[in-house]
Amino acid sequence: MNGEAQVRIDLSSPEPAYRQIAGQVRALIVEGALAPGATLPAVRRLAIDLGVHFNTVAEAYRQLAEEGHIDVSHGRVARVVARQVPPAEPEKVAQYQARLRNLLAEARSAGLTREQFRELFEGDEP
Amino acid sequence: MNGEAQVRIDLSSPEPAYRQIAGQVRALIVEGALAPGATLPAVRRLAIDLGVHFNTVAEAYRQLAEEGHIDVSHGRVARVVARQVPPAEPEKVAQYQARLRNLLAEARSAGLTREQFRELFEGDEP
Amino acid sequence: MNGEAQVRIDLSSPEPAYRQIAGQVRALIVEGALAPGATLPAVRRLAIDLGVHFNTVAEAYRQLAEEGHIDVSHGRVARVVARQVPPAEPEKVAQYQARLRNLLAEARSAGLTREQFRELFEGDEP
Amino acid sequence: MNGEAQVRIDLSSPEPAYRQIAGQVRALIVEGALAPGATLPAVRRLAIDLGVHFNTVAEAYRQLAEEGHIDVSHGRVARVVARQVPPAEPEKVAQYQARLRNLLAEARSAGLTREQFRELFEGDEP
DNA sequence: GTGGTCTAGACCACG
DNA sequence: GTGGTCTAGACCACA
Repeated sequence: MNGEAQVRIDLSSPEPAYRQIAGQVRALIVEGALAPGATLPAVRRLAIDLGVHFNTVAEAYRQLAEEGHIDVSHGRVARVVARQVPPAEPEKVAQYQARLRNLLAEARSAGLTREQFRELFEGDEP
Repeated sequence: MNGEAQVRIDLSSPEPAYRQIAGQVRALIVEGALAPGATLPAVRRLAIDLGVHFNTVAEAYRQLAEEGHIDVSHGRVARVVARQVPPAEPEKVAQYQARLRNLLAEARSAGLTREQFRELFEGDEP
Repeated sequence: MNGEAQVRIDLSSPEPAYRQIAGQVRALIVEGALAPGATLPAVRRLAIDLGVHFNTVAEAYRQLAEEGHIDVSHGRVARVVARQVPPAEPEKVAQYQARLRNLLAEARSAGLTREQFRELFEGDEP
Repeated sequence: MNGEAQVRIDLSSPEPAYRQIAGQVRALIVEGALAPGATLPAVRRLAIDLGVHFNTVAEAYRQLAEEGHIDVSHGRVARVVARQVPPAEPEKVAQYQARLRNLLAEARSAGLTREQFRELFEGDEP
């Protein structure tokens, strides 16, 4: 998976590394780039590739496992799981609306126009 | 500003409270809901309204002041500043693309469809 | 909470320490010994009391937080949350039946009679 | 023995596979479903039936042999042994009480009522 | 003050 | 080989 360097982290970001890793792997899964059954790199392997401690990667994998995205068990390689997403509760939707709105505001105060931001979204087809 | 409860925070979110506050106030400014010259609520007042420690609100205001969105130097009231937004550097744009992508992935894994997510964006006209 | 030493762990058990801690605190909550709103000991405090590293306690708290039993956020003390338990799915019930059956079998092979085991259950009224 | 699929394991459980297998076979022996002298399935056979590596089954058998429940010394087939159970030490009893209590707490936090849990126990007559 | 994150590395458990 | 757990302790973030 990461021979092509599909995961990149920024240690200077306020976002913790383990959550960046989880977020990017989650994105690959949700977008279908990592299909059900696909194997993930070993935690120690990916850790070396990313230049972090293996515990950091393990933490990311653990979070994905809790969400049901991947299956990790003792002694076995981590694998993507075929998962059915439950329908989103309205409460969740509102929460994401707030988060999207905040992200947009932050982007605009960093100099992006609303149009630029929309293009980021449109140009991101899976 | 907050008589109409335009700011709401979710303490159970992984996003720290002070950044939620800053993000939402920043959104109001960037969208024009808070015009240059407008006064912001007093730190202690907003803190009470939101049910957080006033240090938390102060931290949010401090960040907005650092970004140049508000001015807190004249006496006690914070005022919105007319600010020039510099054009976004390509590096910044890429960073926001990554963040948007992660947010979308998280939303989708929480049950939102891509279409639902887009609607969140479209339905958020300033 | 732990002035009365309500939590005890056995490091020689195959059960990891953090899961023992989580299990016992969960028991106190479910049984009502720790009511909603009650504060839990600070992770570093409980760690000292139990003779483990604070990371171990933090791991237990994190698990309880994920389950929705407690509320932990940055800078705040951990508190028990008023939680509504969703109805148990049949699949879950079967899983616990298997686990109970295994525990009983293990107990019997360790010398407990079936009757002794039942008394353990009956004598454990909250 | 396993033509009737009396043993089932759940790979997603935190309980390791080998211990699940040992636990369930032990249950069958203690409950009398597998009488002294009965033969157990070959390691490789059961491994195939359960979809696990045969080392996993071998580990389970090894543990049962160590406990004195089965005998693997005569040739290749494992046989159930007539065994004297020593009376349980009070320390052991307390240990099982703790484990039962934790299991109950976990079950209740998963949505089972205390009554449902008791029924699991009652409905499990050998 | 509180909890969160990360590194470092030992040692274990599992398959 | 794989992942899991724990310790040790630094340093950060938050209220």
